Amino acid sequence: MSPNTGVREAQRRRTRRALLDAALGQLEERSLGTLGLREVARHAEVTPTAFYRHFRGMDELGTALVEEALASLHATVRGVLASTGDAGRRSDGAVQLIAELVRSRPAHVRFLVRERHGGVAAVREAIAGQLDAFAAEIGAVLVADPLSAGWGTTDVTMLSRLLVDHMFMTASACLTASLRGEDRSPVLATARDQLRLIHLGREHWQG
Amino acid sequence: MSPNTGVREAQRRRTRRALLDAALGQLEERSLGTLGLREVARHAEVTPTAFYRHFRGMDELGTALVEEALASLHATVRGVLASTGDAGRRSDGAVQLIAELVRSRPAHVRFLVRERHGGVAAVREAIAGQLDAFAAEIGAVLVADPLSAGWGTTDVTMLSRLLVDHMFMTASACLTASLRGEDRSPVLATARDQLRLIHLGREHWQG
DNA sequence: TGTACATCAGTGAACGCGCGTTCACTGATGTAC
DNA sequence: TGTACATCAGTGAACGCGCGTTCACTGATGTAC
Repeated sequence: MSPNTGVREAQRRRTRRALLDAALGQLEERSLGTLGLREVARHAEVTPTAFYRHFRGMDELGTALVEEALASLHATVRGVLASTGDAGRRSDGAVQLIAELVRSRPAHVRFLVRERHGGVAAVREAIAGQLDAFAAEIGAVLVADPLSAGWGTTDVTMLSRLLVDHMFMTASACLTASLRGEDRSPVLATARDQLRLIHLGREHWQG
Repeated sequence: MSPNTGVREAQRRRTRRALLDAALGQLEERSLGTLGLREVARHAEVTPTAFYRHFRGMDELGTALVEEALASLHATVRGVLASTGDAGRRSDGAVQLIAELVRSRPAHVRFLVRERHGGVAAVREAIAGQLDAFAAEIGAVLVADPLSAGWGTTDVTMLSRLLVDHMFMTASACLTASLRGEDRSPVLATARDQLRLIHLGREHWQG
């Protein structure tokens, strides 16, 4: 390897990143379906033609964004699952981790919330598939918990999905507060209480 | 009034309806932001120019759709609030009403679910405002319930929002099942159980 | 190290197309007498 | 009832514009000898 080896590759990666970031930037206010190839290229400061060196079209860029966004979400879900303590502590921890995700990757989170029910089928399905996987993962942890003695798989699925959906609700509420420049703490307090109430329900389920 | 009075007005209303229905039809698969004025006019079988006799532009048509969709949602919320019985019965009733709404007005429901976090700010805010109103309405009913003795306003709000969001979750899951041609009953059973679990949590909150 | 050639990320011009919006119009409906 | 005029929902042609996509190209980077 000469000292220059990889200069071309590094430049290529930089342009690709510029395209993804340009798209994410625009997606703060709009949805993927309304985003144009030329528009993304313009904000990334490359010609429209250069776009094709990286993606077949906007759909492929959208799919790439889904993968990025879900990778950061996956880390958060893992973190939530790894948290320990009583129901109150776990609720606090889960909400805290989501708040951190929203702070560190607001554009990714907004993208997921918006496109989860959005107008691009391929993206919608990619997100739905990953959320199913997360629910299954949460389900496995729930089953291992002694609190779930006597729970059927239907019950476990029911609760897993509720928790995943609540995660999205929390992220969305958190984003809205940030966007308006409001204090996020009441939003987080509400989310914590909701999780605690759900855990109370869990303790008394079929009990 | 001559026998012909209102012919013009009736025709006008028919065209307006055709435009709204054409838009709703397209919105099954796409989001509001990607919908073009000419496209809507084409599906409504009028010239693009005729569109302007009814709406200033696509944003105004979007706002009109929000009003229509929220009117049907409002009726459902009222129905849910009016339902009586124990927690189990109320949960069943609430889920049943949502299922009926999805069956009778699938396009309206899909529109609300999609645009709630969608790319058109005016529409997003109109929906958010109405959901706040629904949450307040639910909160008023909760406060009147003897089960809520000792609940603070924060607690009531927390639960109201959880219930409103769950309503959306249920509607969305129901739509997806219908779209795929699957049986909706497992989805409805899950939603019922989730509501029951939430009500269990409610009974033991701060208890 | 130096040279000659290959690769390939990004350029810039060009294309055809559907878009939103405007304009003067048409002709059925409505109204005044 | 009949007539003469006003209203106005919908028409059809025209416009300038940004879009996605194509093409032959440039020149820095990489490679073989």
